Amino acid sequence: MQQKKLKLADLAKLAGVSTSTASRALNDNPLIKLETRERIQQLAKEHNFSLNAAASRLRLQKTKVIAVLINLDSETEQSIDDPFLLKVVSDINLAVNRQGYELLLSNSFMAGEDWHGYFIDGRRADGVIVVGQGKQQALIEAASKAGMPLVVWGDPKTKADYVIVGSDNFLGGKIAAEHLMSKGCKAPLFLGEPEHAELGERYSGFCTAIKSAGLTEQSQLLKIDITSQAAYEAINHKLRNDGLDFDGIFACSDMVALGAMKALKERYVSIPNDVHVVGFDDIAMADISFPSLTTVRQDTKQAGELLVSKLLAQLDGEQVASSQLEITLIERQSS
Amino acid sequence: MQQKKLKLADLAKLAGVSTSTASRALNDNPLIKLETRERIQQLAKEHNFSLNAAASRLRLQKTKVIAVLINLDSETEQSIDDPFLLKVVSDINLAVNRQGYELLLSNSFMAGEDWHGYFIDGRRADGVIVVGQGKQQALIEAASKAGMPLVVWGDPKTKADYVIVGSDNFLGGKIAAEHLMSKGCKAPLFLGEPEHAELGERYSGFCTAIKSAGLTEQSQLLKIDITSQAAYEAINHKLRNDGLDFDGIFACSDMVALGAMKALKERYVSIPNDVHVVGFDDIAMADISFPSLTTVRQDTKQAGELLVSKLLAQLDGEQVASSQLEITLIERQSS
DNA sequence: CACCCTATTGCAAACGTTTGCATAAAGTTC
DNA sequence: GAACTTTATGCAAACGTTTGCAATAGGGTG
Repeated sequence: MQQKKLKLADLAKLAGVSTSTASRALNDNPLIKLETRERIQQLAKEHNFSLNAAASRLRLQKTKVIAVLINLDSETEQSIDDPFLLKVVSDINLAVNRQGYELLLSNSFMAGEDWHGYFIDGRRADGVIVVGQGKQQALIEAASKAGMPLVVWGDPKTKADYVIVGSDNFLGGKIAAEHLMSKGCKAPLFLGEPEHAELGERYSGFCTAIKSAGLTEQSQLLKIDITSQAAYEAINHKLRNDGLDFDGIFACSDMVALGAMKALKERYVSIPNDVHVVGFDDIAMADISFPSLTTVRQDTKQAGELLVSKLLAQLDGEQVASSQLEITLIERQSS
Repeated sequence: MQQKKLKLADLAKLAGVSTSTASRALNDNPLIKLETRERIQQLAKEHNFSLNAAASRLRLQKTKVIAVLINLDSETEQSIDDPFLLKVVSDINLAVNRQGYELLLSNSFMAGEDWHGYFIDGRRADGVIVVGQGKQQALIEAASKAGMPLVVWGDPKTKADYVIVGSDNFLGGKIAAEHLMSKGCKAPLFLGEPEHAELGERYSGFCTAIKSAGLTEQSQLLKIDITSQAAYEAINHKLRNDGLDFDGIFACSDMVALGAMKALKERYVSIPNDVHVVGFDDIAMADISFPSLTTVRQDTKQAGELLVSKLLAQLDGEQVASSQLEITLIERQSS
């Protein structure tokens, strides 16, 4: 066990060639005779040879690493627990790997304030994908200004000079509201936090649809933290105080919707008979809850691909623009 | 924007000292006069200086990176979607950062077959945390034999010559079964896949408790894939074929439990009156489902800390042993 | 045969740190 | 004041790649 690490020079010696030839051979450089190339590659495989990435990165001035920066809103150091965000990260991971890059999982705690310095100057990554615009928008701005290759998962309608990829939140909100009304809702409720960029768009799509149906008076906004716990408490509280003065809920996320549904069920409010519920995201639980949750699906797989390809395009010096993903309404039992 | 990257030598020149002094100053080496040290650190901050990690790693022969290798069972290239696993990863992330290390998120797809070569020889990480024993146990074994610093999240009762951290699955299963019986269950059902190391332990704890209560005859095992979907279908199928011939379910995970509960609810089987349900993990949804789910809680926070500290201890050359986390029964409405 | 062109390989410098050793200055002791 | 210790700094080598350029050999051409 633990035989001393083979370096390129050793491999070269074994093959009876110079280090440079070995290097080129491993990189499949056509300068080297095909036969020699194959011989060396074979030898490398036999000896389980692997290049020293640190040396390689130093020499090449690039890392073949993409950092994913989870930009949490909470000031408290805390683990992410929204399954949707995690799904996004997981799909980014796949896309990154497919492109032959590695994924450095990071967060504002590690990166500090000077993201460009930390990731790019520090040669930790070639580019960064920020998940969640959060409230640290200033740091994103700064990093972008400093020239850091960057793509943000967030609301693509936000006016910014960096590239954003995200769902068509406005349309999502509109479709959700229209769906609720098509099911007969006369008094729909929006559950969420419109201050937040993405959710604001959802709310404004919701309002637009409500308005053109002439239901503005009867509709309501219930501002809450975007957790299922907060949703549960808010709906509970509302039922106790105001009674059942709504007949539909558009929740800004599935987790929020599920929290709300729990409160309804506990009070024997029938879903969907008394209240229709629509969520957003389409996490796995949406399908498994009872009743299953109608929701606006965000295509995280496509999101991952797009985020990564746009970042790589930037690395190639191309000019890239923000873009918007299409969303789909998934009808289930809750509406 | 984009002023050329400052290197250590430049910083040194600015400070009017040699590169070596600058290097030592940044590393807070007491060899350098305190005053000089502070002056240089100050200067570094002003200029947003950051060391080139690639160069540093090359020179130091260590990376200050820990790789987390998600070892999926599925052969299909696929994103992780069990919220519990993601929670584990997220808590590892925190623990890793707290120790001043960075986290490389990887998987068997990237790492190939020779993990030692890829991570250690390739100087991508100083050590690896494998999440999920999966079926690639041979690769873990090989990497460990090759001397790769390694800790595995899995079943600590598994006989292996590498370090494993995990919950006391046997006890968890036992407690779950005892709880079901204390609630009056006479015919409990285990829902899961006993072939899998961790789940096998849970099953065997379950059986032990059942046996000492003399209910072996009446209890059942329903083998399924460990997804909520499979659980839903299995319970549905069983109800259709056998009717309600059980009065308690111990599901091997919360997601499985939730799938099962959906099937029960759809058929108007009352929880907990007709069937008591206990899950495992304590994911966020356990609390939000209706009825909320009684479950055996795994302490992922502690898991993260322990995994990381054991790995770091290995890096320091210490001898470390596997260890078992305590679990807690969280009683909720489903039982 | 002298010349040039092409195909293949090797030499050596460079990437930016860190650190053992040498050095220099200042302080201590007898 | 000589000899020695202590304190603070600098020199230069080393980590393991990659690559521009030089070099060599072989083959073709006039």
